[in-house]
Amino acid sequence: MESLTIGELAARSGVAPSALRYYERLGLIRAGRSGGNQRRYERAELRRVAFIRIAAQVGIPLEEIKSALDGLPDARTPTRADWARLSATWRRRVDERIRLLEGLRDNLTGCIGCGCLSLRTCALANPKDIAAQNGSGPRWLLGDE
Amino acid sequence: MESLTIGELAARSGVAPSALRYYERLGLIRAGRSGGNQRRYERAELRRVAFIRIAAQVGIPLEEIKSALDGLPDARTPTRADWARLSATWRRRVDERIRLLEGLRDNLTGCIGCGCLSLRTCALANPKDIAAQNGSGPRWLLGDE
DNA sequence: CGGAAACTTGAAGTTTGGTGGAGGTTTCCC
DNA sequence: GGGAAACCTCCACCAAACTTCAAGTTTCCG
Repeated sequence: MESLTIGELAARSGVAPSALRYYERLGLIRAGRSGGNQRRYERAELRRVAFIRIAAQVGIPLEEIKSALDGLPDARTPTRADWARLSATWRRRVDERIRLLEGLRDNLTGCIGCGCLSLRTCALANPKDIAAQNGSGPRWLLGDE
Repeated sequence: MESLTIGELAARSGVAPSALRYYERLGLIRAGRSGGNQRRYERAELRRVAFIRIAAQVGIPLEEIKSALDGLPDARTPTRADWARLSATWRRRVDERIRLLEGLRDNLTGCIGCGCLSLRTCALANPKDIAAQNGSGPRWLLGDE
């Protein structure tokens, strides 16, 4: 088995054929064609699809995922090093999201629960007037120090 | 300042007034009314909004967030213990998402990058025929052991 | 007390991430 | 080589999560 049909890729990636066609229209994945114009996927596309699914599942929009994937080489099959580079450029972004979730998990009772969003006494929160300079929202959980 | 107007809550939470009205229609937050029928929010709503924003930002649908918030007491202002209980019930869910992101961060080069999605040799991956019994998708990153 | 800024409702519009069906073609297996 | 299963394109539709608009009301500051 050299290449995968759309049904095979769908079965292995857990992504519906319709979604795969949609991803292709957006330029997130690519497919060759059979003599009769049916899509044929290289095995390497499986990695791309897995990447897309996981990133999408944690709320990263497909356009941004596309930008990230655009960093992979166009001509050849991405190597481990290529994926490593992509991983590195996303590290900050992903770390940020992990911090967000850890905040949700660990500080819910501590920080949101204590009311520091509205009071100025919590050690974790900026005083309101300082935090306000950085825009609105739950600053400390969103990554300000 | 006893209660907040919708503009004030918007400024402090980083959520647009239109979104706050939308959340109210969905039953995620509640508001009192002024004599002239304008919304007035208790300070405790700020915590709910922060919770909603963070949860939504990591891809949890508003309906599920609503279910979680429905666990908070209706009659009185939620205490720290109430938030703790909510936090506990969400712990599994949030932990799962953190694992997903850590997988994206740490194992991108190791697991996706090594091609174990398509090959059977990676120690982290189930053999394909066993994984298939659990449905499709990148199983090990999605939480199977 | 006048007027600007902020608020009200309801309905319609937008963006994102897809799904479903019609009408036709290809592939694969016996 | 015949037929079922899988594929093709195009287009319409869907749901979630909001935003925008219109027409009118309230609040607050000087």
